[in-house]
Amino acid sequence: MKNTFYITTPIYYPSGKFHIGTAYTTVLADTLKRYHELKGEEGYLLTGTDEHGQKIQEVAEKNGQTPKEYVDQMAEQAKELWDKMDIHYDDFIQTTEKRHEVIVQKIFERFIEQGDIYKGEYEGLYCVPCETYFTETQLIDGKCPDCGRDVKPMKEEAYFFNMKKYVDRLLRYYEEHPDFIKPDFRKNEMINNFIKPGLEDLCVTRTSFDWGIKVPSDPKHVIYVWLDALTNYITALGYESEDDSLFQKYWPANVQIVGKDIARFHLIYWPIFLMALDLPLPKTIMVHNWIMMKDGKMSKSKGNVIYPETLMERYGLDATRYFLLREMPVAQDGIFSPEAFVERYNFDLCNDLSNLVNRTVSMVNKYFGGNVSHYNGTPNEVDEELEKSSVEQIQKVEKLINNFEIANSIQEIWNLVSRTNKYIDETMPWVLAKEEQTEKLASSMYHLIENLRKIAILIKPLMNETAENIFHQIGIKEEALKMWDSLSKYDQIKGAKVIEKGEPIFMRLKVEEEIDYLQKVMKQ
RNA sequence: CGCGGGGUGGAGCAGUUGGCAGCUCGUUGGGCUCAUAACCCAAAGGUCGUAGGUUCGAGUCCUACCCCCGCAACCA
Repeated sequence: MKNTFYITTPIYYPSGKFHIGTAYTTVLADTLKRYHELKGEEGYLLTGTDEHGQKIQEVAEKNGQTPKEYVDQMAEQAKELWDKMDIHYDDFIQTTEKRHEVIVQKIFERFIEQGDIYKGEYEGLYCVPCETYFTETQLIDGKCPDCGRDVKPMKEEAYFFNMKKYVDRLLRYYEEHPDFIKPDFRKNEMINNFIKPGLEDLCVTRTSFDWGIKVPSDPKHVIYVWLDALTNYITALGYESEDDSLFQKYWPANVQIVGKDIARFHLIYWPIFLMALDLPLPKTIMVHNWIMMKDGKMSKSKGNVIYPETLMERYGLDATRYFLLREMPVAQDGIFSPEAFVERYNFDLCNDLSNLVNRTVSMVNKYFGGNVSHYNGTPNEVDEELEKSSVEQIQKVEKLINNFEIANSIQEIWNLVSRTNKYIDETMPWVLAKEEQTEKLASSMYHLIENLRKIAILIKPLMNETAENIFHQIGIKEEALKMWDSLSKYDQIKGAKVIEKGEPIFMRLKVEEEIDYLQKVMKQ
């Protein structure tokens, strides 16, 4: 059994500023990686930018830059954003890097040799300003569906990948690997929409522009986006290069995360390319939906665009990460609204979590001078019941994460937070103190601290800073007590001392004020 | 008849193989005082899109219809 965990985000197309959807995907990947690392696995997270194609060429020109200057600067922007968001990526690949380009060329030539790629003619209706071919069914009133202008029939010489050859193998693979595609309905979508009607061969080159990787044996052709972009997942690991140790170590990927817009390419073409290369397929490709606004897609003209920086700068990184993953169910579109953001912040983070830490620390100080007593078993049913339900709760969380249901898993973590808040009312420590029932009081405090420790571990992949803050406040210093496998034990804390004065992790926001603020920023 | 997802208390959602309709927020009432006007408990509120059908019993199965939303091939 490999003890590695290789996870990838798509490489993002840097034609504009990185938006919150991109941040969502990346945070999701980062959180999954950290979760596996917390379990003692060796994680490896790859992200990057997809830098070829016409649009890039155009945008660069508009900016008075060379394409390479432009994409390098965009890659820096992406890295800056990921650093700000504390994304622990292990590699950042740009498709304009030599290490990628030479291998793509090698792969392309191999496909020609194998007979997987052949030369043909691409015919279609072309929209010149959009630089895009459309099929008849895609047109709206006979015009370009994107810009509404006229299209004209064009054809050009192009290379095609023989997809048909692999269709049966692909279907069989789907069949035999039920975990390959998550969520499940995406598989049917692929089969019904693309495969059943007869999968067409994929055009893999263009001659209409030249900002791309050239076909070595026929340099007027540029390798078109998908063969170029998809292969980043293996070229970044050094596949077919002088040093392929990373590839040997990490491939096949454990999870590849993609947005629903590029599902088709990752669920059909990518596996087929891998089959043609005679490589194992990733264990799971997870397709997530989008972040929407109340009035539909985010768009500048609607004045409803929200950038990750906006949220982070005002509310902090952890709150931003929390909201993204908590509010976005993977299989459905999630909705961003200022109201929802502020509510989650106040209810979940302030009232439930932060306040629980605060009141606990305060009580341990008040009743035991800050010292957390050693575990003395469960002197009453209430304590026993807490332990039992907490352990069950943790199992639920783990099961959901393993199935990539992150939003649900966070919900279950918060059920544990609520359960722990309830425990305070059940044990009524202030009464125990008054009645000098020291043993029970000590047990109550111990269980509170212990549950906070567990909660901190559970949220650590998602909100590292907050988790560490909790550990600090409740006096947990040993690294072993911060690891995932310590979750099942209840008697591990010895000689912890809470800090003298609790520090609120999150302070309540003024609802009206913040909603106004967010609405204003979104309109800018 | 292209394919798929969905229509459940004021809002947003869960509802596994059919068996007393749940959760979060909101509302109302109560409790507590360790804490950040927080926390805990309770109550009100639903003909589960419409119309039929199967069944002792259907949100859950079948049929028809209405509405919403994705996908529909080279568009990151």
